[in-house]
Amino acid sequence: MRTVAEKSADILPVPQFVDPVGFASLDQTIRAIRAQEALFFEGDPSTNLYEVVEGIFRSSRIYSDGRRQIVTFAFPGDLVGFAHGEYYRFDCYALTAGKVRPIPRHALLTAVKSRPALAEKLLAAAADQISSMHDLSMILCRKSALERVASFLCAFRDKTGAADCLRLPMTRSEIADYLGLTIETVSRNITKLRQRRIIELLEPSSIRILDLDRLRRIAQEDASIH
Amino acid sequence: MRTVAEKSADILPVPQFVDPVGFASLDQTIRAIRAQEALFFEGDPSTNLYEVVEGIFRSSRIYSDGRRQIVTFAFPGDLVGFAHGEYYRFDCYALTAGKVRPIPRHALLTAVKSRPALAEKLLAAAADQISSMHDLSMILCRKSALERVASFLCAFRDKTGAADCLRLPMTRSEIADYLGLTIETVSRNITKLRQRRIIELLEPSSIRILDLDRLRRIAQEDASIH
DNA sequence: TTCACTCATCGATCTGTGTCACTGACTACA
DNA sequence: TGTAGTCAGTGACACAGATCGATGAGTGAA
Repeated sequence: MRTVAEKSADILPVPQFVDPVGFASLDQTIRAIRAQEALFFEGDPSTNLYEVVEGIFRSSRIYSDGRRQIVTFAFPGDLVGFAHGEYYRFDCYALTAGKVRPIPRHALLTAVKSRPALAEKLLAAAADQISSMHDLSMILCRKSALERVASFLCAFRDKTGAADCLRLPMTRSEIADYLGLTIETVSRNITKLRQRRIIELLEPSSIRILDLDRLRRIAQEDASIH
Repeated sequence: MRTVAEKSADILPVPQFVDPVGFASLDQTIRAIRAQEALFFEGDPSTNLYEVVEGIFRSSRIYSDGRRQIVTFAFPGDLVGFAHGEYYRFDCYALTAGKVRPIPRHALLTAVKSRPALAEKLLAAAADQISSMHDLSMILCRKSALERVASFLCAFRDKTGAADCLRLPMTRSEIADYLGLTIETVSRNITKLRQRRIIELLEPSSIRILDLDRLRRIAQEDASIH
């Protein structure tokens, strides 16, 4: 019998690789990463940044008392390790098997000097990251649990360019640590959306959006103008 | 008789102007801004970004139902309007009278091409912004009200390079909208810190830190390695 | 002076979300 | 098979912080 993951693969889109920053010309090395493998840890010297080529990654940080926050989910085309100074300030793990293109920091600075177009693209990538951090802090600052879950689903849909059937590679616990909630609250609010027939669960990690308009309305998308 | 603000000026440091990104060479125009004046609004075409030369600014966003979030407080040397695309996605107001250096977006892109060192500095500024957004979302994601208030005070102290006597140019309501709390909760937790003799209030907007170590411990600074 | 207004603070009460405990589905492995 | 472990879902209850209401200080205008 086939696994759940194989079944889902039939109906769920695979995030496509793009190269918005144009690193392909900079370095052809590509590194494969297994699911759950760490790309780097908080405190490691930040020798590389990475362009995600395939798969989904998460950046997180853990308090001494065990509280965890997940700061970003990174998709193909995104950069991880970008914001850091001399040392990484976050851990980075692959949620799924994937591929990354490591970009040595020193090579990047050299390349920027000789190729101004690259700088422009990098700045755009940085602006994107700032923008999505703004959205996250908006969620964390003022939204209710139901609004957070709805926002998360909408954003995930938009990011992956998926149709209305989402395969979530992250656990409830990872969603909770991203949205500033507990697993129980995430679970209860997914149930609430299900009961209102806004979404449907094929299995816990496969969600079909039945009513995108209502989902967006709950997510308070009207607050932003984009 | 002198006003409260004048009295505070004797003992409280004025944030110093710095020019980390090196825009002074790009454009010598400086624009003065009155307290409470808006620099730009959400939805305006983002023709300029601004380097703060003097004063303190805030970027905020308002939901249709009236909920507000303040995303950043900007100090001298910081850039505002940087993260935005073609249109500003946030309002920006001066909390105090101040000065800014407007940088036309098109001029910036041209300058980046001819002066790679500028790109490098810009990228560093962007990385800084991402970093401080990470810190904010850490606060909003996992910290208690008391921890948030303590974090805010520590960060304000570090940002302004102040000694242990802070003049807060923002109202309780603005602090609340930054920390994801209500005014009442901010007020109650300031009282709590006062009762524990960790801070002292000269007046509502002038706070003296009596025990920085305990304040930092409450703020959970140990969670980060920087 | 009086009045109107804003801001900070505090008490009483309410409520949304966290905490704790339990159950069932699924997977891996002996 | 059986057993152990992880993950999702759900109910009962607790509690941190929101909400509502009131007070006092400061400020500006008439």
